[in-house]
Amino acid sequence: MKNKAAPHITVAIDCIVFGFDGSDLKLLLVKRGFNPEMNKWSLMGGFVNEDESVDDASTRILNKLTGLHGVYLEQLHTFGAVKRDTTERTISIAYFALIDIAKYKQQLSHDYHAEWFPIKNVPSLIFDHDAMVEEAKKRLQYKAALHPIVFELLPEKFTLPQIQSMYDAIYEVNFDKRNFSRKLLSTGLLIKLNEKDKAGSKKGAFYYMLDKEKYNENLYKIFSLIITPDHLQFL
Amino acid sequence: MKNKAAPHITVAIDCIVFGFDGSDLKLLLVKRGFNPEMNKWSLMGGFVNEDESVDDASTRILNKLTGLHGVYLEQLHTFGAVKRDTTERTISIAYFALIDIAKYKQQLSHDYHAEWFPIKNVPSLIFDHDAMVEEAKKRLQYKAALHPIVFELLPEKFTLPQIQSMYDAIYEVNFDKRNFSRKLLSTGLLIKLNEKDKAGSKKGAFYYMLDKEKYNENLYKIFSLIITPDHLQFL
DNA sequence: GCAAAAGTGTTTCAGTTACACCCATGA
DNA sequence: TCATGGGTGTAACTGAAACACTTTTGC
Repeated sequence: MKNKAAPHITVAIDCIVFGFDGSDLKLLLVKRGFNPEMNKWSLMGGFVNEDESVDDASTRILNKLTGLHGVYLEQLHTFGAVKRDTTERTISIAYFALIDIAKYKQQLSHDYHAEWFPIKNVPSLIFDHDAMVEEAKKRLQYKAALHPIVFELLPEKFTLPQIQSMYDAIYEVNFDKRNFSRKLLSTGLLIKLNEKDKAGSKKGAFYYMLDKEKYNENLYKIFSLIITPDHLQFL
Repeated sequence: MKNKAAPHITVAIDCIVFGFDGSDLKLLLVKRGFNPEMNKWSLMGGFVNEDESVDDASTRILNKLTGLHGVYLEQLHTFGAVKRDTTERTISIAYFALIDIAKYKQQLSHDYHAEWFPIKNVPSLIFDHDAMVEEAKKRLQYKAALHPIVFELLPEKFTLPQIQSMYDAIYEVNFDKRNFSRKLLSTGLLIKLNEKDKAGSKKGAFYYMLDKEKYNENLYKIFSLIITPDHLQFL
């Protein structure tokens, strides 16, 4: 029962940072600069201080890596196997973040040897970080099926082909572009701009932007946009 | 960065235990037997030991309260505000459990002054336990919409009216019984028995049981049984 | 003029909802 | 015999899926 002996344990944060660059979904990793497991790839992590909440700790640690403020960050799961960290008993609270890679690029933090890896081609990571990434991918699928959080991954202006390739990457499928665009536009969340992105094709694709007001109205609502049961298997 | 100073923090577990008794959804609470907040209602909690995983700790703590083994238990969220515990900086990993009240009754643990409260009528709890319960209710709605975990709440034999009142309680609505039973039976997960429960009515309601094989086959599958978007709002 | 990607409509089908009456029984 | 809860069927509608051709333009 409580207030008997209360063991004290090291509590860490690890951040799974997803990014989208307009065509690929990527994961941000850092090269570990100290032992053990020096020079292996890992998630960005740090310890929870005694005078900060765990949410504050995750924000602080993510900011240290990316320099960004206001990033979408959500607690994922707490990993607490006894020997998950080989040096000392540590439990880790994993958070996942969604960011627009372009926004971040200017301030890429060389201090941490941070690098983006395509989600389909992530190296193996230290400790139980692989499991954290797997869990985060599932959560992203889960969450994005019901909530419009994916806009966190996009720049202010984006094209329909871009947003579709993002969904395709998240769910590892290819949606039918006719059904996809109809369904997406029917949410009324998008505003079509009079401007085209000519980078991806000769014809060019119209830019859209999020209708922020409607977005905020609908944030609490279900966004049953995409998913057929198959894509949610194993969640 | 890691392996600088690593503060050590007290790590607790709190269990949100949902139970169903055939007509009502309930929450199991204990009366706190020590200060501070002595005699107030709280979730069942305890500390994580240095030599056990957090999952093991949650199982141990739940077992201490209920005497039960093999209870459905799932990690919910880690609560880590600095002053959430008034005595000492403590982070708490909340777990939620689903149990069949009848199964548990025999071994009700008087040691902890444990008591079932109807979910609609839960007293206010210590620390941030109210928030934990709210979070758990949402998670249960979320999860039960897509996974057949609710059978964890039911005895081996149950009637359609019973299972429906469970869903009604979870989602705080009243489903149409014709649509409900059709949809439920169409999953093929239920076996109708040649036996009636005469407790609830004069006519009596047929017992059903879970087809365990199909259940296990389908555990990984989506169980898109019930939910219309409205019920998932705010998740 | 052709290659490459963008954009658009219709039909079919399945699943969901709404809805009302009869049945069995104990008191 | 009547009050109570259990059990069942149909019609209308809505949303999802499948599917192929035309448009634009840089080369």
